[in-house]
Amino acid sequence: MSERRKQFPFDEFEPKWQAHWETRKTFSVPNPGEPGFDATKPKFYVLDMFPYPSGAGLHVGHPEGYTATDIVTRHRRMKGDNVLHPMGWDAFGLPAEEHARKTGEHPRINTENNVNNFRRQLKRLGFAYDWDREVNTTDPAYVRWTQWIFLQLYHSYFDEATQKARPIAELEAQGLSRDEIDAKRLAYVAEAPVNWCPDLGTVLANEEVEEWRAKGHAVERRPLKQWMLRITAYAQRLIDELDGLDWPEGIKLLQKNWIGRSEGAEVDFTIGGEKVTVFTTRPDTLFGATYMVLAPEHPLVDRITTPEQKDAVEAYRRTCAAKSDLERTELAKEKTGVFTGGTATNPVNGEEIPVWIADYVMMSYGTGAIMAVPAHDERDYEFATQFGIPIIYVVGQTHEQADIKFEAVGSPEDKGPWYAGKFGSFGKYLYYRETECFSGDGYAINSGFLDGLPTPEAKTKIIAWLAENGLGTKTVNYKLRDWLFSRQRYWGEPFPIVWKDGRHEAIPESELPLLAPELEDYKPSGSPEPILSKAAAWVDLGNGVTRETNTMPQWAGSCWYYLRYCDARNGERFIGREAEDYWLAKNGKPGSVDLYVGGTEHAVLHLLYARFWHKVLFDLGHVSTPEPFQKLVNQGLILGEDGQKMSKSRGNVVNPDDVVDEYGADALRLYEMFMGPLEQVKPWSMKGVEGVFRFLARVWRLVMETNQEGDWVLNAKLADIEPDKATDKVVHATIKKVGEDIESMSFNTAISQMMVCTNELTKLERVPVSSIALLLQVLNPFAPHLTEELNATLAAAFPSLDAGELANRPWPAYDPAKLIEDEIEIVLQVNGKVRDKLFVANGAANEEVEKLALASEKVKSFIEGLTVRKVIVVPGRLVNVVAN
RNA sequence: GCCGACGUGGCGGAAUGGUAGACGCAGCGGACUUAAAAUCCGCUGGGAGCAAUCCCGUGCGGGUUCGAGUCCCGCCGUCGGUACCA
Repeated sequence: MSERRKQFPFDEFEPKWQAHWETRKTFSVPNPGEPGFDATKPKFYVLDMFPYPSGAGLHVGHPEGYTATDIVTRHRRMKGDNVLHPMGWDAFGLPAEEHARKTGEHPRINTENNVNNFRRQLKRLGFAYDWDREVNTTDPAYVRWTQWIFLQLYHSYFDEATQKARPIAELEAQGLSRDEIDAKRLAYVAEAPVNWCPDLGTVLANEEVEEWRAKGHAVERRPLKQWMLRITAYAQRLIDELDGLDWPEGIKLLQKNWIGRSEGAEVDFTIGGEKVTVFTTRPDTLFGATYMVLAPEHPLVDRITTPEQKDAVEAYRRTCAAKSDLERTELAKEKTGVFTGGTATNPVNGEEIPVWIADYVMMSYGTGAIMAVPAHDERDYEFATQFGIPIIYVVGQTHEQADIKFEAVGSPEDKGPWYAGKFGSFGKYLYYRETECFSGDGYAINSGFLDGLPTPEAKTKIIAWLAENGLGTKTVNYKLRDWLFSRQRYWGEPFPIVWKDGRHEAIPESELPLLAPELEDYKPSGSPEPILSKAAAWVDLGNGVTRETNTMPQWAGSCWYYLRYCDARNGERFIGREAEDYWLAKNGKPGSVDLYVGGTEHAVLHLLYARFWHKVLFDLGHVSTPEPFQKLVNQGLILGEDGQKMSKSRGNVVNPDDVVDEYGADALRLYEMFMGPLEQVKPWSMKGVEGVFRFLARVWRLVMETNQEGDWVLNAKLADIEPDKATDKVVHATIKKVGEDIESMSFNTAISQMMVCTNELTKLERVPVSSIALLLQVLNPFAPHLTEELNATLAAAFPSLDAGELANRPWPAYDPAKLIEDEIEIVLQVNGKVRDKLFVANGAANEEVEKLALASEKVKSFIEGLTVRKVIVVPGRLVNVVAN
């Protein structure tokens, strides 16, 4: 930038203060038991979602949340809290490995470079992190504890009775067999259909498939042996325990929907003597089941398929097997399916209904089999109409419909809305012409002993009946699946597991961390064999013992990093007892971290996984709260100047380094906060950056001016005088508003108030230095460099001022007496429209104000000829004269 | 389709049910300057009027209220998430 535009020397004082904070360790906070720790101070834990250090470096989205938490951190410190505010790196991940594959360079090198770049960029922004607590998920000292936590999961099971994780040792004591125990572990091995990507040489999570496909990699479906984590055991607690958290309602809902609890019943049908259980949320519609559908992968399909249908069924199953879950749903414009030739017996009426297979039924949900009720389920309706399967109405929409008597309706040829028809070998049913498909609650019809009952009661009654007859039970189902926890990558935590005689076994804790071996090359083999299996010497331990060659997903490290920050250098435990007790448990709330800020993209998975791990650690007594994050705030996306999402291809990416070069870190910080509400999506504007830059320049010029030689010298207008009443008022109003706005995280309005204050001070002929010092104090959390610099200059020139750093001073108290106005402007309305304004003494009696209002010429002219019905006086605000 | 968020000047955005548009950007006018930049001061929702002033105005249509951007009901639109979950 040109010298001319540099209105204050931020390029000189910003690095100076950053170095000052770093050498003095201004923002390092001691742990209990360490020198300087003050146990009388309340703790406050402010956490940012740590970044994945990509090669592209920081983008302007990062400093948005980071600045918000930085302001909160600095404010809480001034308010007297011990504030824990750390930063670290989520450094495992596929891009580093892809880089290694292309260059042959170890991913560690690439990762280290990226981390150094990220750290440099963050330090340039003057954030008040305690860098002594920095963590890196790829650090062996960190990997050690990630693996240790995995072993806690491996060595635990979920006890249904207490709804808590318990040590496996208890099952061993009960004499359970090895197979029984392995079937109960929270970390277990299962054969699961996965998304295999040959190019990358790894399986992908469902949510990753789209991303890599778009980049031109093929992804196919394969059954593979995988490590799974039993998160489903915690489904109910993951729903229930959201209640005590200060999270946006939308995010809570998102999690609840993801877990997807649904109440219903499992009902046993029979197919040729063979029992087939279906799950339904509408057991009350059992009389309306006109066919059954099995998932194509259902184990019973082979046995029930008749010879005539065998070819068709086989062909259909083959096409389904090739498709991923995604494709199955994408291509689902039209329903497909094949009749098996078999029939099932409906337990409630003995009716024989055809059994189909169709890919709209998933093996992985419920029992993989459904009873189809086309009259009351959209999907079944679509399928039934397509394949000409009968539709029976068993739920009337109104009570009147439920009362319609069979004898009163005509035959299908009649014109009325209802008619009677026959279905199957059984009796006659009422048909309703005007309803295509009704999936709401209503009243049971055509349903024998349920007839006339409202849906909820019909459900209760049929479930009781099924239970009595041993034909079914009430059940709860969750959409949530167990967490597929293994990847075939190199750049992730190896599992601390060995295999012997086909069985897995944990390695001793003393052998942790188990690090991945160096490899000759990082090219995937093309087979689903994990990359680590190339390291034959590492894998083969002799005596038929081999290492597990899968690695953990990137989520693993981010599941517990907030715990490690509390005691980042502890070599004995993942977190020391004392540190845990102080930083995580001392707020009297279920959640540990007091404020967690990050993007919505992690609203479901990261937050759900971390909550799950935390609960396991809680159950096992390793942490003392049931939830990791008490308050959650999602910052909104920052769009490019064109209002589009920032992307390289659009060329609308803003690089924070460039902004800092041109306007300084304080201006970048301030602009990010001034753009609008934190949670909102908002477009970037360089003009807007210039606007806040000009504001900072105005603050600078309150204190400094240039002399003849062009050097910065103290502003001659400065004076060690008592501020006048108006100045005092605006300064104290600013202290009040900025404090309140930081607490409600309304940073944009806090900045606007400081602008107002600055504009007022600028207008003064002689500016009281005490007022400026107060302004600098409240502006400090937002623009820490500029304010410290000016404060130091000011204090050097005026001995009456406190010479200490702003960062270490208490937040100033405002004086309410200074905010009180002598006179208040009152708005006079007639019938709700503003007609006049007048000044009255503060605290004037309502009667007095009313009298003045009615005496107003303007008011009089508007009520002329009308009768005054009512006069409303809002003290200190307005008078509304109602007249007609 | 379902779920969620949002809809206010030319733009970003302010407004415990009580003066709509704070603050900033852009624009216009003025001061300073040989000139420009920077800076400082003023104006700036639309319409009518010489003016005082008046009328209209927070996506659309209703409602509650003395009073609605704000609360309620019904629509429309934009963005985000999700999708055969029985």
